[in-house]
Amino acid sequence: MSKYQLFIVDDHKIVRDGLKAIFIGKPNIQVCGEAASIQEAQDKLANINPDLLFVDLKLPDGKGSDFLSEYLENHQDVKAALLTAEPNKVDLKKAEEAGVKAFLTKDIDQTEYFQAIDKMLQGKKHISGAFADVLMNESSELTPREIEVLHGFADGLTYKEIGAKLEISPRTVETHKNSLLSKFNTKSIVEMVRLAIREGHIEA
Amino acid sequence: MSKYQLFIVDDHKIVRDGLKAIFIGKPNIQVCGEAASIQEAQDKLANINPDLLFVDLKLPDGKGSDFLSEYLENHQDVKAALLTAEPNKVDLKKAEEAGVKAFLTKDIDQTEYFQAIDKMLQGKKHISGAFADVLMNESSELTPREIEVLHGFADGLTYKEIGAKLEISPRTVETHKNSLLSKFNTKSIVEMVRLAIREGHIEA
DNA sequence: CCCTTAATCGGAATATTCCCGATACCTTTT
DNA sequence: AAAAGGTATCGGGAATATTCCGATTAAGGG
Repeated sequence: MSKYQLFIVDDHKIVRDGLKAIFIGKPNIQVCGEAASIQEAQDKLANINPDLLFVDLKLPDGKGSDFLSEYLENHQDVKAALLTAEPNKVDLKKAEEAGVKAFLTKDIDQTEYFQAIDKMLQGKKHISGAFADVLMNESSELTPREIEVLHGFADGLTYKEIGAKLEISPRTVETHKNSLLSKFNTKSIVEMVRLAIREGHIEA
Repeated sequence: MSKYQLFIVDDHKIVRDGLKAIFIGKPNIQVCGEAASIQEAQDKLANINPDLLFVDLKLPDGKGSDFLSEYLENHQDVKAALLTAEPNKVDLKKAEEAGVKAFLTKDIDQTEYFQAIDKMLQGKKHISGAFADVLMNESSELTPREIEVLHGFADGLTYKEIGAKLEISPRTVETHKNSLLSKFNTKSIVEMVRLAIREGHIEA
């Protein structure tokens, strides 16, 4: 019986080593490669075709979710799991739409990894407890325009500057801002931006 | 010859397992315990006296640097290393003042761990490349008052509200804000807060 | 067809920021 | 002891930015 091939992408060597150690005794799983960055993953995956992919969300040259969105387009049969310490709505949603099968925190123990892999191989999903809430909560989606305005504020632009950039009047910028404030349930722009960072809508 | 006792504090089980795996073959190091949180570390360290401490900066119930500041007060002979993926000036400086001996990224390999431990045991410091810059760069320290004002802005307060809270005039708040803007080299409060988050002066 | 949502805008009242500055206290240096 | 440097405090007035009123238009789904 051939083993399922697992490829690991994580920038922390300890994590990669820890994962390899976990699977070393497993009869049906074999780690076929690893990468510390998206770039390295892309290079190596040009010549390797794993059955399973474990990818960290936060990587030095980008987000694991973006990498997976792209990779899974051409490898829809690959079962992918996203590993992350701190989930955020935006990235998890994107990953879910891209077809990621599992969402795992890094503080789970061996048995949950095995369970997750079993479920993934059956085509099922596995979501670590803490992330279920995040993925279920559909609320407070932002419109495209609101996202643009949010980014403008986060970059320290004024109403006028945002208006000029988007070719709308400052007054319209304000309307979008008011929508944003109520969606985020905040009183000021600074609070809103901070919350948006915390929730992963924008980077710090 | 008795082995040096190493205690590990990290909320990610994989990391703990990875570290244990690394040291399992080492003749002079023995992992004597582990904890996933500050609370757990404090409980266990009441009965264990390690020679070496590896502590993650980001823990579920607080910062590793704060924990170490406290712990090292009563255990000055313990050699402590701070592990972290993303360094920030404030926490690293606090840790350094508290007597932390080593600052390690999580993407180093075994040899650097061994080197670091050797140096720590000799009373020397070890700083992973990426953090040297952060620790050396003495620039842009904030005064206590500026930090208070910064927090006020981050919480979305107005000049008036910050003034009321600190019992100073809004005008004085503005002066501190101007100092902050020039120290951060930013033009707006939002930008400043975002940068302050990125640099670890405040939490998102 | 109606309803919801997204996107758009004017004018007046508030709040902020940007100019000038200025005083007092503390520590360190000369 | 005087000078120098850093910190913290406060004012007024002018220029900008913001917030608060309320409304209209276009598109898509039920």
